[in-house]
Amino acid sequence: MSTPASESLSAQRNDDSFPDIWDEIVWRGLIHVSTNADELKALLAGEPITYYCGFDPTAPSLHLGNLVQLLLMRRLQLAGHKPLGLVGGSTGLIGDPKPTSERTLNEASVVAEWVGYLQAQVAKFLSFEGDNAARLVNNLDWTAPMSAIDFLRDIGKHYRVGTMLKKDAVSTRLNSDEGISYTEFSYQILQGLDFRQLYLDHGCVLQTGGSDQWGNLTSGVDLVKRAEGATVHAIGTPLVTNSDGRKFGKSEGNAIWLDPALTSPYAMYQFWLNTDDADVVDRLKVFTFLDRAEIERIGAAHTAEPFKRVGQRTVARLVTELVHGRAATDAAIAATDALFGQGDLEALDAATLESALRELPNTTTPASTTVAQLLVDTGLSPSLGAARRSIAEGGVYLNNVRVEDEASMLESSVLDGRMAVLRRGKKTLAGVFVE
RNA sequence: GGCAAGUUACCCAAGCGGCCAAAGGGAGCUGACUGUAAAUCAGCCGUUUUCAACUUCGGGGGUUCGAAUCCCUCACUUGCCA
Repeated sequence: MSTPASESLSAQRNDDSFPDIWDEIVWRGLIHVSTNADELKALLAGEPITYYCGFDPTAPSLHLGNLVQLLLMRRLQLAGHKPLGLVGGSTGLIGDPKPTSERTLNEASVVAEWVGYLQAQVAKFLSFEGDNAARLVNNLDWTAPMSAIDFLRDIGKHYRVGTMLKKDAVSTRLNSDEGISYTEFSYQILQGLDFRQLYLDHGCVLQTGGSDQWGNLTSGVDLVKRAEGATVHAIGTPLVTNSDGRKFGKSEGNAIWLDPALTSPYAMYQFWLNTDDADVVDRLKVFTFLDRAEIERIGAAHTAEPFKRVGQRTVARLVTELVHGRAATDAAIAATDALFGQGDLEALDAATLESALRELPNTTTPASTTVAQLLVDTGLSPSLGAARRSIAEGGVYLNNVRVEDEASMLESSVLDGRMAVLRRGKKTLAGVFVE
């Protein structure tokens, strides 16, 4: 059910009003840290180079945070450079040190399965045609055959423990009462090893990644310098944050996934539609291919009439389209219009209503089901107790009518004899079909 | 290997034999206001058949009328010493 994003690939282009790609990605706010900026600017303005970015299979899908990296890769490709999309079949078996806690190791077979899913997702955002066609690589290919002795002699000898201990990811954990295992401590070496391998095999001279990976990025830069005597580069993108301090890319505590089976196109569209006013322009810069003039125009329009949410609508449509394609986005927008439109639900024709409800989490039950049970069945509430609580708080609506009695049945309000719109709070919706 | 401290609900963190389903903070949810914003104020925030019952305080075992609180043991973490 995944829709290829490639339909929009050919329409993407960089903004030629910038003197070079470096200036554009700086303007878009994509550079938080980097190796020597002047050298990088010159490098990117010159002959095509090969660069890479890695994604570890720690989940069955990439999420919005990863999309930042994917789009940076695409922008560099549009500037003529050759991308290597690395999915970490081996690094995913180890796991990079999270600041809070040691990771639980996933089964090798599970990780292998996830590698396949992530490769397919990465491939959707890059072009595999032309002189600078993208390539997918998997670090398991070169780490699996390596013996522990080779690893220690050929790679380990280049690493100083003092340096490794100073990396933020490691020191944070060492200073916490959680500590760190040798396994996760070694992660930076594995990632460094990747950069060296890609340098040797493909002449790769640049790695991009999130700034929280900076220690791992420099690990590779340092290794190539020590082992091969060559200077290579790294770019760390800023962590995308919300102006209100909440974590970006989470909706009700859940990550926004790129896989439509995990996060529906409707949910993705809604997530972007709810972008904070203060964040809209930044999001347009990072997540769309609109040029500077267009983004400035939208920003001005948005400032003049923020209640129209032009910025939110634009970013929501473009990003959902980028990830899920045109058809799925149109359906998400149609559902949004139907469900949040000013008109009465009764005024909607049955077909429109039904397709809108299909976009939502939905369930099919007998008419005698209680509203509390419906909240649980549709996933709007985690438990019956929580569902009753929500009703008692006056936060549950059936077809836009507040449910007053927690013993209410579905049959008290049904549209067109067979469906209903269930809502918790202002904007959490689900569809109900009478069987 | 030895010694010491620690492991509490999504996260941080109190509790140190009954008044503990467990303080406080954060996150999250709902209401009012609104633009399906932000800020603010208020309420909620283990499960359930909710005037009550049930399952929780690293795992297992024990003492006791009664344990998150005491004892034993296992696992893990941190620090110091070897």
